[in-house]
Amino acid sequence: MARAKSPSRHALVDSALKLFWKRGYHRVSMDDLVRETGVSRGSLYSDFAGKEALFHACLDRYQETVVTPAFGGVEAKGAGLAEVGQYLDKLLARNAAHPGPDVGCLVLNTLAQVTPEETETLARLKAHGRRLQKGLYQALWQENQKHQKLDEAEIEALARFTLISLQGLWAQSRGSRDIEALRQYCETLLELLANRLGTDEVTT
Amino acid sequence: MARAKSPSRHALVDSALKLFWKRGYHRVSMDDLVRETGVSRGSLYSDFAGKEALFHACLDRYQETVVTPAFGGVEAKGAGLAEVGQYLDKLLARNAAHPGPDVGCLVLNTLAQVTPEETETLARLKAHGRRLQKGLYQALWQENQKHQKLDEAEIEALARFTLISLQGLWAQSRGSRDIEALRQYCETLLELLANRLGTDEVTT
DNA sequence: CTTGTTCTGGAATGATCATTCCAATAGCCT
DNA sequence: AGGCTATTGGAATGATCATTCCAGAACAAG
Repeated sequence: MARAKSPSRHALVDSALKLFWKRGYHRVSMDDLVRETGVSRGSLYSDFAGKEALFHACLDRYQETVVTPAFGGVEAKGAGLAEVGQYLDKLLARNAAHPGPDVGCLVLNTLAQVTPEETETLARLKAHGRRLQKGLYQALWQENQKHQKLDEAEIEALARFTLISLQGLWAQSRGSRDIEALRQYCETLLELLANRLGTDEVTT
Repeated sequence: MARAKSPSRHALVDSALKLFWKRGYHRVSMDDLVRETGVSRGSLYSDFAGKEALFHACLDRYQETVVTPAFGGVEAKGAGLAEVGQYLDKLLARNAAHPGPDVGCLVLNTLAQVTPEETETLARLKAHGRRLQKGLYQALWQENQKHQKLDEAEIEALARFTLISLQGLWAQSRGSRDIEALRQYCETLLELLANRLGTDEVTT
């Protein structure tokens, strides 16, 4: 054994994640990472194969520390439209929490700057999409049990619509300070979903 | 007068636009631009203050050559939901036209990598958002005349929802080859809008 | 304290980048 | 043809970047 690692591996990745999230992969230099994480260059390169590998670790950690806390409720057994509403509330709360433009969603930001060659990165982005799609499908399916207005194909389409539409929310939250517009969007989305499923009112 | 400019200024900007669109601002070098546009470095710097100025010219040209042809119908006087449907069809057609993942929307891609300091760039992105919002509002307002189910505030909210939701379509079209999913999304969106406005069927 | 291991800080490397500069060149007008 | 101007190709500059390397500091165990 040797000296205790100053920041734990998780703390290291968390710091890097914060940087990548705010500025994007290409605008974060290794010097920035050394400064921000408090870990020396040598250690960074002994812990990770390079900048890209570290970024992949950040993408993975993003799933654990950001997506799961916000979206886990929707994925839970028995979740319905109410849980989707809670998810939206969490997004709005996070947006209102800090001043200045929001950082949006790390996955979506990355999607806009990735090239088809970066297969490792792309695989993670696609997995994220599948995760959200699946969670939304289950929640909508559950909600549909109440009135049975839609068949499974229609639920699938509605889940896909919701997923794509939500990505717009992430994009919009970046660079816009207009919380009220975002809230309006969330309300409209929920109403539309409820309308489709026959649920008259969504209680969060 | 001197030698005719090899490619006209428009052709120059169009070439640069194509590059920026596909790869993003930070992944296009001046060497790439020299190679692709066929204009020498010296001329590039005498025509534009620098890389960023050239990019701004591309953003402006994008409005003329991409947004207007696709979205102009929605902005036209008397346009309603049918024109919104035509706009969506154009997007889908463009997506299906070329193989490989789509390039998405230049404005949205840029939004994901811009920093708050780049005010000139941000101003153009915001203007784009306002343009779409306004066009959508007018079309929805017009459509609403038929049944008068919504008041102006509700139309405003619905236009905003549509705008944000559409941004998700752009994001999704990048990196996904699943045309069918995109078409499903467009259909669902149109149905939802029609439902809200009381129009039973949208004829494109 | 000594030894062995891990971590550090910074220098060195080689690549790429935006931008500037300029001598050579290519077309235009008289 | 000769002169004028716009354009060219490429070299030079200075900055930044990812990555490698290493001599020594910090620490744990004996």
